[in-house]
Amino acid sequence: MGRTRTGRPTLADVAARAGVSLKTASRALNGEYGVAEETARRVREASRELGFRPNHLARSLASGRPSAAVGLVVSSVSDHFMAAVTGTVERVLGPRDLQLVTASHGDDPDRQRRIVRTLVERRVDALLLVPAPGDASYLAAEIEHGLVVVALDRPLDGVDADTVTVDNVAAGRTAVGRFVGAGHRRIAFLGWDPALWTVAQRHVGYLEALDAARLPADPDLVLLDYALRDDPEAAVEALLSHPDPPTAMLSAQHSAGRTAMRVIRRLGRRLDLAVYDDIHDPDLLVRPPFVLVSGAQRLGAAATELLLERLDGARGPARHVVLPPVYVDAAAADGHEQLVRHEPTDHHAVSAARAVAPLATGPAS
Amino acid sequence: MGRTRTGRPTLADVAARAGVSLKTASRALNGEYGVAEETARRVREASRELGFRPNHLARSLASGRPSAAVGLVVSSVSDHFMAAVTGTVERVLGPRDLQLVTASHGDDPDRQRRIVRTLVERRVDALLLVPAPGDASYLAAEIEHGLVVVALDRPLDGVDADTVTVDNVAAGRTAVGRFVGAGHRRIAFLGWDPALWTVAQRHVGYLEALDAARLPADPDLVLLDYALRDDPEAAVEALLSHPDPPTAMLSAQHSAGRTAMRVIRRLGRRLDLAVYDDIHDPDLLVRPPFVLVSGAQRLGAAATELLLERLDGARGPARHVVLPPVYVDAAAADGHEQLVRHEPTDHHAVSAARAVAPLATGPAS
DNA sequence: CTGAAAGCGCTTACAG
DNA sequence: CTGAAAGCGCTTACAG
Repeated sequence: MGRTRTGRPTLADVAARAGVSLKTASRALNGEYGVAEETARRVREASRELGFRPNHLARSLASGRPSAAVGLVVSSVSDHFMAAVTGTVERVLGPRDLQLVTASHGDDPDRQRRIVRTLVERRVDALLLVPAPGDASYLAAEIEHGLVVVALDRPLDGVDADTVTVDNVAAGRTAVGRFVGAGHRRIAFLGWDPALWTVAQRHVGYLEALDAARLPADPDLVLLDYALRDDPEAAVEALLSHPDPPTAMLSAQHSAGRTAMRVIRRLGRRLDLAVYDDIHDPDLLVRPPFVLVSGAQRLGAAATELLLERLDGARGPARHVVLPPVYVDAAAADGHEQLVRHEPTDHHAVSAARAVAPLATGPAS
Repeated sequence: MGRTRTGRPTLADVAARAGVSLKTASRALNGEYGVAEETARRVREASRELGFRPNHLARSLASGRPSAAVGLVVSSVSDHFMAAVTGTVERVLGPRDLQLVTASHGDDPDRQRRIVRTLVERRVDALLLVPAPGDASYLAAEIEHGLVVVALDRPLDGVDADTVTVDNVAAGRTAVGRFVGAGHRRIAFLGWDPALWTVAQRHVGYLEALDAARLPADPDLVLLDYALRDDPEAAVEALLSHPDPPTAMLSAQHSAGRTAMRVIRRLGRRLDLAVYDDIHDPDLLVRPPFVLVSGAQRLGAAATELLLERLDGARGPARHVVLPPVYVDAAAADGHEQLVRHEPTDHHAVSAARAVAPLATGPAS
């Protein structure tokens, strides 16, 4: 049989079976003009009988058309935030028939570089990137060769590509501002990894808000150290054992919020807590009145839109979209999980609507 | 310039620049034997200067080697369970340098069929599938043509492919059995979509356990209807308003558990609840003593192992791995989230260890 | 309406 | 150690 090495029939096999030339078979199957209906029918039948599946790789090689694949490179595909991003990206990409190739770099710049290389060799048309920390200037050469790159959630170091981020300074500032407004004066900040841009930005906002409120920035109330990852619960517990303990806490990083909640609960403390993105069903938690700052869906959608515009040929300088943070009061969201899980695309309306939601109940003392 | 249409330099460009033949350039860059070191050096330099990236598509076309890509087709990539599966699959695939192409069918059989077709045309070597409901016999032709297919979490209708599932009948049976052991006699069952295999299986287990305990199977205590999705909270509330209300509840489906918790909390009821897979941080919830049946990581890992074996040439009849369910007591998991999120690979040890964990506290009345 | 030729970017035999 | 030829599965011009 004229089967290819991979065991699949080729267009040549179909053509032979239908008794036509290669080109006619190609035309018939691609629905091009200029094929007699009877001929086309014979070709389609041969194709069906053989179980023919056009080789998309060969096709794009021959035609020079783009591969219609987009790479999505994130820190971890299993992370809830990233999963939400992925879902949105897929949905926006869907109508365009673009395939999604995913890979996780685990915040390791070297792994990111290797992933980018692999995806480029596979000739993805575009890369959607939640950048690992560190220099990514090697992307410049790829962009010059036509690769579309859009960064998401964090800026891109060393290249000027399109980015979509959230104003995390404002996110930190507002959370603290609301705590202050509720009467808190001792506000803690939690973040294991200050190398993460989002954490660093939220910390800046935290400091700005304290300063604006003329509150002292007590370093004892700030946990911002990679090393703490070893025993985070002990670190949080130590912080809470401060002689003048915090009455509110801002948790700026994935998992830090959960750790904080566990410790707070175990010690039987009553703190107001603000967390970011990674908390599920906050209204069902032991201590509901959290602030939630979320944005996976908005970020994913906005970044994918930029990407599609570039694929459609948009030129011009890199665009940097900064989205306002969204605040969701977990207590207010009771029975309305969609507020947490599905932020509307019209983020301005949302942030305006939710920004006035009541927050903390004031110091527990 | 000798650039390709896509704006990228080709191997021919590199060869020309290095002043060698195409074949020598190929050999040098692929690290094959029989190239003078000086020649190889010149080629590598030319490659670097040009920013050459070998076209993997052309390479696998020419060499006839597999494309080194695996398709992961799930109901929804943003779903927590699926995200956990994806993460595990990626991790197991990683060392083999297999790329992951993901797509969601949303439990729509037609979409699944279209996705499979697209992935086949892209010549993925294998498909990891969380099957949508309905017939999938069309996969037989692809399998015959060399596609490796492994189903995951649900069986595959119409084809005999490798599958990895959890014994959901046992999962339903055991949850109910434990409720019964704790003194419950009125036990409710929740599941919106009986077309989902996992839900149907858990329902079977539920009925078996009631029967074994000689408890009547009261249809009033079973919510198993697609239509209820419209207003699930009202449906759950109605169930709880039964004159002889349930004291325990088994929630067999994604999101049903959350809904149940919301309603239970809103009504101020005290029910023991068993949920599956989709609950985060159960130890932090208002009413901690849940049973949790989980398995994303085990399922993903086991399925990927089967897939790799097939890619390595394993022949023989389809294998059907059925994993025992894992029970995690949320109260017992307090401070030990890994019990919930990372089930060990040695599931036998786990299920044995956790099966004896204390469950419910008995009827609240 | 149909087809023979050349080529996409690479590799596999086969020679030297 | 190096290279010219043929081919992977398809498409794009170019002819009839």
